[in-house]
Amino acid sequence: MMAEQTFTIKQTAEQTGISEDTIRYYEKIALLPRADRKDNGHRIYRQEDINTIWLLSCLKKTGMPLEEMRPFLAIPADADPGEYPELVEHIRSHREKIVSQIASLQQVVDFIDMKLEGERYYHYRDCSDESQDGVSEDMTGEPNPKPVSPLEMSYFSVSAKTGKSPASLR
Amino acid sequence: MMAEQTFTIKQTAEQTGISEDTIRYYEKIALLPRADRKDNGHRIYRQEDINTIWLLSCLKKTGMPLEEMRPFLAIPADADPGEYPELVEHIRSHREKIVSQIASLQQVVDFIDMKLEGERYYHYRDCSDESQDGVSEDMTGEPNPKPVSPLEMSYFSVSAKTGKSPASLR
DNA sequence: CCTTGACTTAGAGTCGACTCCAAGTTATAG
DNA sequence: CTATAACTTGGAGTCGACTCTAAGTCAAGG
Repeated sequence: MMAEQTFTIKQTAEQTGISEDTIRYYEKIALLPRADRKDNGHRIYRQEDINTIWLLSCLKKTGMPLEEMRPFLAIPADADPGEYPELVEHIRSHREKIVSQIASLQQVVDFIDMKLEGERYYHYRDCSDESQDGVSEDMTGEPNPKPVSPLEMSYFSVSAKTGKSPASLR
Repeated sequence: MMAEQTFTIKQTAEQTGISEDTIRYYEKIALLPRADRKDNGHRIYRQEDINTIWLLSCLKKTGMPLEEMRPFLAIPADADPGEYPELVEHIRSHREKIVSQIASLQQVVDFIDMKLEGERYYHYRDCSDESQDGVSEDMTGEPNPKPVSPLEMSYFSVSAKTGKSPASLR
């Protein structure tokens, strides 16, 4: 059988869309494990490593801070998740966060559609995320659970085209 | 008739989850228009302003840079979109971006599920963004043609052995 | 009158996430 | 033998997005 294919940092950067500098930076802050080196000290990456960096790239696009990505990488490559109950719990809560982020995004999409299609929707509230270590949360206690009335955006009022996507989740 | 209700910056911060400092900052960088003031110079916000800030909050949660939010706020309160074709195009491309971001996130969710369920998958590729001209044009009339998988994944907490979501969109 | 609290401003400081730089090593091509 | 290219390192610099500070105004309460 043939030896596993490896890649240089440049190739890895090209494949993942993460710059070489950034890959090194991630290694420096130990977000990525120290890559293996060739005899001359150059880093080498395998498909597995590239997949990992790809995952980072995905998470990055969602605006997740680097520190929050760590738990994802801590999942051993092929271990029984049952052996790491805390980790699993952590990841699971992140999953919830992401699911609600998807809902947020979907609302923005709905908002755009509404604006552009000019249909009358109400109630596109709640991008809530609401989590402890959240994105720069702030001040006293909690955000709002208030039902801020329907956005009466008549903004773009073009005649509706009828027949629209489900649009609403929940 | 009663005068329209107004809010202080503090109330606005509470309702939107954006801190007072940040709201002032957004005004400073002209992401938000200069708020009206009372006689004593204090800012006042109306429901409409709160909705706007709330939209910013949504976008922020998705990791969108402030500069990219400007076009969203540039949509005049009640104008015919046809009058602003460039703006509409801009927003539309943002919509595409967000849709693909949803796909990214869905993949991460799938990834998590896969890991935690301990199933053996490989190939969880493609969180691609940057799909500018490629796919975006079919959107012009159909808001939600892509099967951005329904948020019905309740894997956790519920049994959900049966229907693994498409996992691969596009 | 004095204090408290909610606000105002300009501007300084912080922090996360890069991004760039300089100096050095090794491999290949002319 | 030298030049180019692809890497290495540590560290400095940048930039976006806040976040905080200081100094001041104003209104109400004791």
